[in-house]
Amino acid sequence: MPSSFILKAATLHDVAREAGVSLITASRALSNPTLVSEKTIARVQKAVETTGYIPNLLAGGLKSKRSLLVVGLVPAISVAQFLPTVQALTQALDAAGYQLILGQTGYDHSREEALLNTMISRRPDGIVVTGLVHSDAARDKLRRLGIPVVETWDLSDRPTDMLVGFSHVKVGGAIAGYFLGKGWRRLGIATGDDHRASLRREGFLATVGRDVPTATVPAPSSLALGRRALHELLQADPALQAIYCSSDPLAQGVIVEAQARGLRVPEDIAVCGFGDADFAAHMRPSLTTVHVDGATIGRLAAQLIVERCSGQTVAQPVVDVGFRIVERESTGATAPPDQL
Amino acid sequence: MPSSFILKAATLHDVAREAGVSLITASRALSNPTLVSEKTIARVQKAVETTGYIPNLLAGGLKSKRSLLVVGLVPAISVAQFLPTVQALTQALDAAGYQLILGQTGYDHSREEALLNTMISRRPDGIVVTGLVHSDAARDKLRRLGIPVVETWDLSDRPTDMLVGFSHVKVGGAIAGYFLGKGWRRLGIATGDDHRASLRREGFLATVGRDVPTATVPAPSSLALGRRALHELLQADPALQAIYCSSDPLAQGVIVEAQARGLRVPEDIAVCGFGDADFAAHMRPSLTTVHVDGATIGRLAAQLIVERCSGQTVAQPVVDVGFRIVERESTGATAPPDQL
DNA sequence: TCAGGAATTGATAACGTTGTCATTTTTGCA
DNA sequence: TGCAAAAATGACAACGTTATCAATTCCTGA
Repeated sequence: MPSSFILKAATLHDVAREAGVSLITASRALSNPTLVSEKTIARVQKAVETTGYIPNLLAGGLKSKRSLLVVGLVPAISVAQFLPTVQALTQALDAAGYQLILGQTGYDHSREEALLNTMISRRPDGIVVTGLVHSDAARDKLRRLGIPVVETWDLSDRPTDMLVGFSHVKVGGAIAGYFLGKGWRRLGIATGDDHRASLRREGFLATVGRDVPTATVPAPSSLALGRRALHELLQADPALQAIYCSSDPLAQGVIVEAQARGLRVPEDIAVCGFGDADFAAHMRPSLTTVHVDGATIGRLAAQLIVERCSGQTVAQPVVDVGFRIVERESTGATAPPDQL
Repeated sequence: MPSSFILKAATLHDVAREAGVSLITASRALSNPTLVSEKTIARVQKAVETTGYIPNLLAGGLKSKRSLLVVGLVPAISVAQFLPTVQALTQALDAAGYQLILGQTGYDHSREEALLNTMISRRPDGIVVTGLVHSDAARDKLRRLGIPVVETWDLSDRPTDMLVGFSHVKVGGAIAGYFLGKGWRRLGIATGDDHRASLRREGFLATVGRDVPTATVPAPSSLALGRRALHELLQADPALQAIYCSSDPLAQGVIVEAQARGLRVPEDIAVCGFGDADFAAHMRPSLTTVHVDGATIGRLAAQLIVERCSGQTVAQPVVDVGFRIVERESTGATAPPDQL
């Protein structure tokens, strides 16, 4: 019967009375202690303990217009790719006293504005989006409301506000260049159908200079979809030499399927993924992929929001964190000695 | 120069004036429309559009004592195991008008109470914890405050409040029973050092009736740690017949390492994981593992919170969702024809 | 036609905190 | 010692909404 004994939670009034100071002095002792004498601070802190006071951030946020809340928007929580970003974001925000509210946009953009409205009703101090804000209406609204926004995992000529990302077009181009440099000419693409994967494909094709067989799978991609993708690609060209996959799970699926068909990787067919998932280095063959520092993206995004909220002018509101191709066995790199 | 044009956001006052009704009628038209005539609702809704009104849930929550906020506590966001739960939880809550605030407890319990205090200051309408609330102080505080709590992914004789989970001891016992039924006697365990994994190990040992070689790796476990774990286990017993791993990534690592050493799975050594990660069915060999319906856990947790918040008496506050062993190639199941 | 109740609308006062401005106390220095 | 300035504290109102209670309007049926 837990509900039989619910006490009314202590308020700052109770703390002030207990400490023998005025309400507002108690408030300052907790949130602006430089204005209060040490003696008083100690008394208030003691009163906090005896009363079991826990601040009410709904009330505080309402009056001060600082909710200490940041909204994080991801396509789907189950996409492992963004996990390091979300994790670092949560951690960095927590360290600065902010909490993260999570929202799932899904991969179609229709829900974007409704979701944004829902989130804005919390009066967040900032919004971090994986990807760009797509609808013009949403972008305008965010600007008009003056909410700090960080778009991530992408680049844009005209970001909504701040941005931490990298060029997917360049990623695609770099992979194509890498393949061509190896002398491979019969190329294929296995790609998810989301916006950023499409940009990478465009970059890939621009560098190759022609179209190549492409298997498109619905986002979010997975190992299972990778197996199906290879099936499709080999029907289009049974003698493919190298395949770029838009995610590591997809690449893993392509490799598993290749092996199931008796194809050797990389001798018969080379494979490159994207994301440098934790398993990529430890598969057999280990997976050549594109490393993006997702944790840094999250950390920087948090930093930008916090800086902006503290009234500072943000020196560098657009950050390109870059990327790098990590060459491993799946494209013919010699295996380094196992490190155990 | 986005900040040059920040408009004061419209309030319900503005909406009421625009619609020609009183403040409180506007409020009711939006949050309790059964009390308001259709004509008035239409007028208010139109006024909402022309003013661009977005409700302020800080103010609403403060007065109504319903924040529409639910706190979700996970050991770490990057643990893929809980992703389906968090995803389903977010979705189900969103459908009911609630949002999720995410908190990371880490795998040590020392931060639990501080984190809980931080979260309580948001006055959430409910808290969903993966695992149990460990500290007695925290449990008491939650009960005293009357915040609905759902503990998940575990069972307990004395849950804090509500619970959706299953018995890890039984899981361990079931795996041991499965191994013994196959006639395997030289068994090993590769396990993370978190609480629930320890329970599974205990259940495993209780069924086996004796201690078995165990490689313990720090949580969160990973493919890389699995490779190292097999290394350790083979030093303890070079002729192991079957290994239970406390997570699928760990099992994947064990298999990769086994293959790297020229050991055939399952002929030379059988492997069973836990979690039924998305890749488990599609590896080669496919991975025998324990399936737990994480999405259902999330959905049910949301349902319990929402029910409780709407004043209903929850019929079944403790739910055992069970588990099942999924037998695949890594313990000798015949491969089903590839489904493409 | 009118009483009685239902449906609809409104006025007022909070919810718990912090911004603003005013007041008191203490300190430093002539 | 006295006086200005600084430090510390306080009173009050307000943030934007909803709960509560009160008033008004609209129906229904005798």
